[in-house]
Amino acid sequence: MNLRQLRYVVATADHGTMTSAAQALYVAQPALSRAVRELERELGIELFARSGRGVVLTPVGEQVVRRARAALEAVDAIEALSAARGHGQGADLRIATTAALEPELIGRLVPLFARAQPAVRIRVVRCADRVAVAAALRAGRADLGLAEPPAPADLAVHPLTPRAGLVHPHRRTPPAGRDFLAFAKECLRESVREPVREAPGGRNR
Amino acid sequence: MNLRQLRYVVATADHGTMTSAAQALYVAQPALSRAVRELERELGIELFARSGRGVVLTPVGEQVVRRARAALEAVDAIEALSAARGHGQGADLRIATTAALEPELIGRLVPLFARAQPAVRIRVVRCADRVAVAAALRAGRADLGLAEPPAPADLAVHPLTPRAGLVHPHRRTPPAGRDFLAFAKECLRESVREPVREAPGGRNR
DNA sequence: TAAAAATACTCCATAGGTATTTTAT
DNA sequence: ATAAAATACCTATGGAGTATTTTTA
Repeated sequence: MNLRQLRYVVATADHGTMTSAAQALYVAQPALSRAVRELERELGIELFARSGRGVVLTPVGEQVVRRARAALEAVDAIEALSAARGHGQGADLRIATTAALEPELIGRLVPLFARAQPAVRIRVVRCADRVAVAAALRAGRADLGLAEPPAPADLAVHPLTPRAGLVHPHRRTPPAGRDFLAFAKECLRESVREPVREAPGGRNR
Repeated sequence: MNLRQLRYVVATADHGTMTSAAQALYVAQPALSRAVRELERELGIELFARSGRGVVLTPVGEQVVRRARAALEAVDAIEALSAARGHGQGADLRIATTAALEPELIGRLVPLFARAQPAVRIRVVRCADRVAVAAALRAGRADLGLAEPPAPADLAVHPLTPRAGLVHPHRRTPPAGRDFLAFAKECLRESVREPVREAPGGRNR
């Protein structure tokens, strides 16, 4: 069992469909499908009932999801501790973004963040597409990326909207990047709130 | 961040020493050391103060450990759900063990378990050493193994004593195996209870 | 100087992606 | 017929191990 599997299971339960959960998490559908099945095999428990038009949580599955949420909440709290540190000291933050997503970035998140954290100097690195964003991150030409799914496996992903998420190299993110990330999530949380359940079949939970 | 890192951090906090934590978890010391450092880098937080004779939790580290315990508790609850299922139906369980550890196995765990779960038929597969145990598990000649550390990375490990732990292939464990595992842990928990803190420098938490 | 942590290096399992097939509505 | 899930296959990366070096009490 690992956190990734728990996240996938929770997302699947929330979306009612593995495909839409995968989109929201910026991973390919087979990756999510496999991860969920592996957890089921590992636990020897059927978490979802498959039905060709989506999945439904089994009773045991609900129990598991409840506890998974608790675990993920604790983990998020740890990440919040990390974000809390690093405020205040002036820092540079280079954000790579695709051409399609740049308006959204420039128009909304950056100005808002700039007002909230004036000490952080932001530079936007414009890229052609999500592949170029990933390349910029790997090459160290950017600290954070805004790109559409799916994200390559070597980057950590923080979904923002159904078609845009913040990505960064797994271990290397500057403090300012964490702050921006937390800020962006908060912004989206306020404006979207319950974006979940957009799946066709409204039968789960 | 992943569950393994959280387990390592908690164990290190409990033991006061990475070396002894690694022994208890049946992993090599460098593996644990690296995992902890990577988490620290990922979070941008110093969890432990190194001192050449052990490590001490920093104040932030204590916060992290508190939340890590919460996350791991939820995860254990999920595994408990898994163990709960599968009682009752008759099953076979093949346990591979090293020559050195067989007396302990035969003499204590198996008879106790047999009384608790009469429906499970246990067969002991005797092996020369921990490598042979691992081979038996990989080849499917056994469901569960009892061996001394360290365990190869492709096997899941459940430490029992400082020099013996139950191992099994990561995803494939029959229900009876889970039950035996939970039972063995419970046995040891009763007899050892707070085996932690055996590390030299008694300064942590 | 002795014990613990960190580094170097190699290997394999795991997780991801793309492409494709199966299933159920 | 169509949408979702599962399977096949390949690749890359993360994490483990052994061996060794560095550090500090």
